[in-house]
Amino acid sequence: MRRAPTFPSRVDPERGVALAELDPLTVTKLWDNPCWLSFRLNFIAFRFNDPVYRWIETRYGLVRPEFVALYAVGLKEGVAAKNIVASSGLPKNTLSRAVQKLLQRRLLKRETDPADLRSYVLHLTPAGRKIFDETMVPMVEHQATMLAGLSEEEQRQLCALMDKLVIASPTWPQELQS
Amino acid sequence: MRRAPTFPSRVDPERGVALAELDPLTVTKLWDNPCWLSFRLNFIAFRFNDPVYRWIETRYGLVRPEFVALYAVGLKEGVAAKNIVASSGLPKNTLSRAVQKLLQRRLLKRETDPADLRSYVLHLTPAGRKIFDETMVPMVEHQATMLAGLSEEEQRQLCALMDKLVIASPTWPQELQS
DNA sequence: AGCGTCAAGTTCCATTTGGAACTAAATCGG
DNA sequence: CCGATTTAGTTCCAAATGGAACTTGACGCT
Repeated sequence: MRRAPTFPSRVDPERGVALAELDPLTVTKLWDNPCWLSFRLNFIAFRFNDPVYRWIETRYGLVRPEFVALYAVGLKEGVAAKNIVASSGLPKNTLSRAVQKLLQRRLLKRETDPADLRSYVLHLTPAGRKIFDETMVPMVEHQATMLAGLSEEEQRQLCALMDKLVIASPTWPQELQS
Repeated sequence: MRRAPTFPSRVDPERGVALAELDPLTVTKLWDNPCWLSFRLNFIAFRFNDPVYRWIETRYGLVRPEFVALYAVGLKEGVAAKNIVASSGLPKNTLSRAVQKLLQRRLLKRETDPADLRSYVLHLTPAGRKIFDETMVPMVEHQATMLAGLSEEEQRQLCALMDKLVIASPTWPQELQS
């Protein structure tokens, strides 16, 4: 019987087979760790991010902050660098450089926001849009691969649970006390 | 009605209140993004990691790779640097430096592994154990805060679903094709 | 045993990162 | 409206990062 999630169970013996390829310390971090949530989040996110960013860098020569910016503009044309900063957690000088590089490479264009002359509005060029579209395909495929072990119903549940967490996130502290 | 998780629904109007504090681009990334899984994972993980690492750095002067190493040894005494590398995704030279720093600060001690003279076995000193123990408290609290919006049953579900993903992870590709 | 390959950890050094100071524009308060 | 404060984005530079080469030991294979 599974313990409450705040006290994750030790790994069941029959799991051993599937886990043969994980480092023993990884197994401990995943199943014998009071902070199970963060480690599992980081683990799964890493297994998504790492292949994706390596693929994009080798294929397009875009490093991570550059792709973060490109992807953000692709999702929502007309955003400003400040939005990408707020939504990515990257420092603003790193994003400033990423945007410069993308402008140089003519993957992005920008014009000053008439409503706020300090700010620039960003758009993809056709070349930028092409990369965005091409990139989306393997990303969505990789996501599907990762979710393939869950049933439709389970995928829906996972989506809903993460939804709830995200909705609640504005109430979480930004700083730890004490 | 919620769409299938592989096609995440646009944000419902009534969510607007709770979402007031999220940047509009963040909202797009979360709810109008074919790669909903990775963005939600990264978002929630960031909201855990960022306060924790900042707290640890200001309180103990340990930077991220140093704390990764300390935490790993705290969870499982006797691991080697290679295990921390495998379980964290950090490059091995970064971890080598982190371990050096922790040895200097007498938070870690190490002895050569009699079974493999290339390798070292790591242990926490009492000072290192003290930091580990002290750190665990706010980390677990922060996790509890983040999960507080879910019922016991939902927490159990989330734990189980992430379990399934992690178990399946050895079958996921390490490289993207094409 | 002896040689070639591989693995753990370290060192080197060019590149990236990110805090802090800066510029210019917006917004707030009276 | 006029100074004081905030905000968007850039620049500067010390520090961190990470690929690649290196050292030393392990593990084939014949």
